[in-house]
Amino acid sequence: MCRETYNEFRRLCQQHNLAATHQRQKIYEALVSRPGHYSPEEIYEQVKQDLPSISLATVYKNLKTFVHAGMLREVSPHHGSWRIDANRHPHHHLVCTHCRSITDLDFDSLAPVKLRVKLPTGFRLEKFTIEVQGICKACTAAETKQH
Amino acid sequence: MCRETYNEFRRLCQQHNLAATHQRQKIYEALVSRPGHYSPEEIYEQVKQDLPSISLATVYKNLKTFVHAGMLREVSPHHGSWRIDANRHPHHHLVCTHCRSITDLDFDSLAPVKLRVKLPTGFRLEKFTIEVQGICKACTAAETKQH
DNA sequence: AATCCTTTAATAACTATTATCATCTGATAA
DNA sequence: TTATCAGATGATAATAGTTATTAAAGGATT
Ligand SMILES: [Mn+2]
Ligand SMILES: [Mn+2]
Ligand SMILES: [Zn+2]
Ligand SMILES: [Zn+2]
Repeated sequence: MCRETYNEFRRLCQQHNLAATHQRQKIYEALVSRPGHYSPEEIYEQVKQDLPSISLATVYKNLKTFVHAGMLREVSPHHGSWRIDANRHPHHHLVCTHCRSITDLDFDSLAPVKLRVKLPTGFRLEKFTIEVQGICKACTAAETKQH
Repeated sequence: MCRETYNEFRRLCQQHNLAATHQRQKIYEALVSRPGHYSPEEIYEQVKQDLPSISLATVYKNLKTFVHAGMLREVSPHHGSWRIDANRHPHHHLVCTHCRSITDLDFDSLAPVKLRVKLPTGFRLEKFTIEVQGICKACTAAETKQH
């Protein structure tokens, strides 16, 4: 891990009150040192090369910790369960990042996506999908009730 | 199931060479008759009220069949595995609907999303996420090679 | 009604993720 | 430095979600 990345890692851990453990350092490095959108299993395989005795559960736990702290992002807010949509009309979705509820948003509620550049050669465009992410009414209400 | 929905169902089955079974009819109805983005488990619970002996595997198989035929859509192209993104800069994603690979797309490659209406009251907007869906270079190549 | 191919139900198997808990370690202060 | 301890780890059991298998049943076609 380069010095700069290492310092960044220490800083982030301090900022979020996380012990800067060996394991966390390697997990962080595995993600930051190369571009990509890796699965926990892939991170595990990578880290194991340096820390052969690391546990997969440790990888999961720390990825969750990092995401929760905002150090990393998850690509999709609704992996984990398969959801089917019978609405055949083109439309968008409101997605609650808290309870993961999904609500339709009329197609015309958003201006059409405009591409400013050519896509990478070979990529055959099918469609644009927009997700409007935020906290839904129910979750906002539940949140304020607690305080 | 209303007559109209029923006819639509028969038509779609014929069009895709699918036997119009009892089970398929109820599964289709469970999705089409009420708005929502249901999980296989939820569909299963709903259909079981009419067909108590239906198997969960049948629900899964037919949802897959329907999606494959284009009669229904899946909400997210990358359910099933949790993917982490260490790219802290705002950016978009190219997603291959075939192999599910994910590639970064520079934020400025797309014009900013423009909201034309007010969002439902109570929804606290966090951000817009755009996914550019299509077939990636590798998959296109593999596809053409077969013919 | 007879035939054939598809579909189904039941259930085992598998994959991804989370919980549990005894042990260990990084951070802090003496 | 060393002692202390909350928090982190590794091992593994448990759970959730999904897919494979297979014998029996049911649509479609004749
Ligand atoms: Mn929808
Ligand atoms: Mn990305
Ligand atoms: Zn919510
Ligand atoms: Zn692809």
